[in-house]
Formats: sequence, structure tokens, C-alpha cells
Amino acid sequence: MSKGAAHCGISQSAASQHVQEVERRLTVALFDRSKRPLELTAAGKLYAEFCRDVLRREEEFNVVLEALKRQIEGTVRVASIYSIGLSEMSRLQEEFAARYPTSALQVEFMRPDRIYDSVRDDAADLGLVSYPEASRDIMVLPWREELMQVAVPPSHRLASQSEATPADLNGENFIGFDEDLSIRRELDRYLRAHGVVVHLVMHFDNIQTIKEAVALGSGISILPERTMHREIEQGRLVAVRLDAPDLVRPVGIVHRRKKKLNRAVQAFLGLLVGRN
Amino acid sequence: MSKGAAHCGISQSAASQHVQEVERRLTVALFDRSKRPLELTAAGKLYAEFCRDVLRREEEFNVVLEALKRQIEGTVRVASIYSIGLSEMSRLQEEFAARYPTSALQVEFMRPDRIYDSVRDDAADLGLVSYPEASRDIMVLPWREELMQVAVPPSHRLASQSEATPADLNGENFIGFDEDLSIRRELDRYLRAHGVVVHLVMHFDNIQTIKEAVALGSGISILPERTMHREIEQGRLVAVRLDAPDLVRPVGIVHRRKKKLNRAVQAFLGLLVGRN
DNA sequence: TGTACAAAATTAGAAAAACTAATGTTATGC
DNA sequence: GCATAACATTAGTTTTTCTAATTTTGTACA
Repeated sequence: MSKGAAHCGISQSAASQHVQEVERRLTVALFDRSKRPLELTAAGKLYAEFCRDVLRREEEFNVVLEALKRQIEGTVRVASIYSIGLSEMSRLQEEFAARYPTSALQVEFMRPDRIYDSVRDDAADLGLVSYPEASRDIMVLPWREELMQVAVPPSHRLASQSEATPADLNGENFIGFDEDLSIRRELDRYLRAHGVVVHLVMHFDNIQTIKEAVALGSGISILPERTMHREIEQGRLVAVRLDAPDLVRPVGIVHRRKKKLNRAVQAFLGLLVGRN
Repeated sequence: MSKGAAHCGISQSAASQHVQEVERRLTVALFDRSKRPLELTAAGKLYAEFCRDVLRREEEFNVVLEALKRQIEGTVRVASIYSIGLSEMSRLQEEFAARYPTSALQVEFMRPDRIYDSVRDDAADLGLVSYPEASRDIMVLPWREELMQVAVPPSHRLASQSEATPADLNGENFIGFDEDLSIRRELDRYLRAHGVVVHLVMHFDNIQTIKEAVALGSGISILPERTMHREIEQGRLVAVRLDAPDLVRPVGIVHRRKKKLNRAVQAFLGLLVGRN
């Protein structure tokens, strides 16, 4: 019993009292005290077996729990708008995997309203959205502001200009965003503020389709410059700088207001805000 | 959580604090507190499963323990000298079984020294011995004093007498007990005290063999009267009363000095001392 | 049989843990 | 935004557990 006490880091007295308390609770002797060294009774052996079983089970639990914790702690679940771009995300993913090899990054692309829902329901740790909006549950970290430029087909008269003024857009066929998107409201406000009236010929809910329509000559648009790189390279689109430096698309990181962000999420955030 | 607290008979506060303490120990959240009603996290479910497992195992332990306790509490283990007699013991056994049907009586016959050892080692709860001797470990309860009479074959000259004096034994061929037995020492002392000298022709360690030898006419002996009933009935032996009323064989119950006697043992003791 | 020794039991009091009542905070539905 | 129910927090009390000191006990040995 003394050895047992030492093994548990308690005094001999505590061990003795504890054993007696267990015996009192079970109303059965665990040790035969008329022998030295002390001998376990049949009940004592049974109890020891029970205790060992419980400890075994606890160890098993801890192993599974640690695995679960690693999984929870080491995973970043990101919900992103499509227009962040697959290439951008895969670049981030590679860098994240290199820097934090024990962590995992899960990216899913979806429409903005579903991103907010995902974050709210804790289906995603972070959301990447344009024109981010905070609310009771949602908190916003500004990420970057994307320069907006005029998107025109190479055949367009503006394609040869190095810069355009808002007035240059007057009366143009325009391909816009759906009315329920923030970016649509922002562009409308911008055009109105500069007294520009465009001829809205189509509207879509995503940049990809708008770029296609512009490339096909259905009209012009105003899009984030960095989303057009590939089409510009391929000569399918031309981006013309607007002389209004305030026309940007803010992209932000949204997350649940109360939630404690885990190690991996923190690391990913560091990666995001470290390099813009 | 409030319901859980009520279920455990503790306050809501205690439950809340306890859960938080477990969470702190495991460094993992068990509940998703941003939802009402509270939801278990993956870790919480795992922990609940673990707890339920332990409780199940505890129940199992308790079932087995109760069975063991019933077995321990309800069993009397008696070690007896041969000369108590099988018939006497089976009569006791029957009565015990009738009065205490949930208890069990285990009787084993053995030589006196092994009886003391059995009691000392807790292999037997009670020992039945003649000329009982207390010691540091062993405690004695007097049980009964058996009348000693002269055992003679029917053909013997004393067989026709209703009573004999010690002097009648002078010069007789005598069949005694082995020298290491208490009864031998007691008989030697008795004979010496009465100035009797017998001719010791044989000695044995048990009454049964002595009775056989007497019946075969090898000599006479002095034996407990109640051990001769059957041989007397069968006309193989005759018991002659000695006019010395102090010649008795004391039979006692021995048990371990410190040991707490269980329910069944107590009951059996009551049966023994109640009827002599 | 007594004596020495080691180990367990006991005791009293200190330290730690668990608990409660009261109060503050939060998620949810209206 | 407000009401409500449930959980969290706080402060203080009760209960439990623990230690140090002492006594008792079982064993070995002279």
C-alpha cells in the first residue's frame, strides 16, 4: 500500500484512508489485513480488475480524443466566392501545406449567401467574400481591395486606350451583375455618381460568365482586374484602367463572432494577411 | 444541462462548472454553446460514450461483487476432527440448511494440527477440536464435554458390570492414542492420578481404529461414549461407566482471533451453542 | 516469549474540491 | 428590440481529500 501511495504521489495515510473508504462504500474488504505483506481478497482482485478495465478504457478514449483534436485543431475549412479564383486558392493551399504540414486546408466555393450560412452554422471556419458585411453573428476582417477595371473585347474602341474616364462608358452596352449582389449595387452607385448611363444588356451572378459575354462582344463590364489575367494573356479580353482610383472591390474574411479560432485557422489567417 | 443537474441531484451551477472542468482537463469543448438547446461536439459524444462504457462496466462489477458477497457472507467453512462423527455433522448440516436456506455449510474432516492451520490461514472459518488450545492467533469457544467411558469387547469381564472403578483397569491390555495427541496426555494423567498402570499394546491416531482393535479383543480403551453408539447397538462394543465424573473430553470451537465472523458463521455458531 | 522493525491504521487539522445561491450573460422566438 | 429560458460566473460554504504525527499491528529474530 505504501508503494501504491508513492506511485500515485500521495501519502501512505491518504492511500490507507482511500482504500478504507472504498471498502466502506462497497461494504466488502479488499485486503486481508491479517497478513503481511497485505493480500488482496477475492473482492479486492475483482475490484482491481474493474479499475484496470476502466483505466484501459480511459487510455483508449484519450487516444481517440487526441486524434479527434488533431483533426479539429489542424483543419481549416474555408468557404470562398468563386471569383477569388481557383489558381489563387491552390497557390495558397500549396503554401499552407508547405508551412504547416500537419494541418489540412479544405476550400469550398459557393455563392455569398451560402458562405455566410456556412460560417454561421460552423460548417466553415472562414468565409472569403466581396463587400463583406458584419452582423450580430458575423465578424469581418478586411483582406484586400481589388482594383476594378473596364473589361472590353479586344475589338472595342476603348481597347487601345491606356486609360478610360467614367464618361467613356456612357451609352455602352453593359454586362452587369445580378441585382441581389453587393457588387451590382456598388457599381450602380459608382456609375450614377459619375452621371454615367449604360445600356444594361445582360446580368449574371458570376464573373466567369460576364467575362465570356464580354469576350463574345455582347458588351463591356467593370470587373476586378486580377480576375481577368488569363483572358488578357490569351488576348480574349482587354482591361482598361479607370481614372477613378476609388473603384475597388473589397474582399474580406468573415468568421463567427464568438468562435475561438483554432491553431490551423490562425496559421491560415497569418498566411492571408501576411501577404496581401 | 439543467435537466442533467436535476437528474444527478445537484444544482445547475454545479453541473455547468463540472462540465467546464472536464473540458479544461481534456482541453476540448464538449458542448457547442453557440446553439440552444446545447449540442454535443464530436468530442462530447466521444466522452459521453466513454462515460456510459464506464458506468456499464461498473454495473457489471457490482453484479459480480454482490454475487461474491453473497457467497462469502453466506458460507460457513468448518474444519472438524474425525471423531465429531459424520452422523452428527450431517444432522447439523440438515438443520442449518433448513433454518438458513440461503447459506451454505462446508465441512471438512482433518487431523487437529491441520485444523489449527486451516483456521489460522483462513481456509476455514471455524474449527472443531478436542482439548482446544488458544494461542496468539486462535481463540476458543468451549462447546461441549463428552463423557468418557471404558470401551471393552462384549466378551470382556467388565462388560457385564454397570460401572467400573479406575482400579478395575489395572494391568489391562490397553489401546491408546498416539503420543502427540492431547487426549493421550489427558488419559495418561488420569490413569497416573489414580495409580493405575495399564499394559499399552497399541496406539492409534484416531478413535475409529481404536474401536476396531477393541472389538477384535486386542484390549480395552477409554473413549467418548457418544462415539461408540453404533458399535454398542451392533453388539460389537460395550461401554462401561467410570465412577470418576471428571473424565470428559472437552470439544471446542476455534476461530481466528481478529476475524470478523460473517452472518452465516454467526448463524451456525448460534445453532451449535444453542443446542449442546 | 519478548524485542525490533517495517508497514498499516488512526487522528487532528490543513488544503483542495465540489457545491449552492445569487447574479450576469446569451441564444432564441416573437 | 424585448422577453424568456438556459447557461455561465461569482463569492462563499460545505464536503472531501490529503498530510504529518502518532499509534497499532504483523513478522522475524534473538
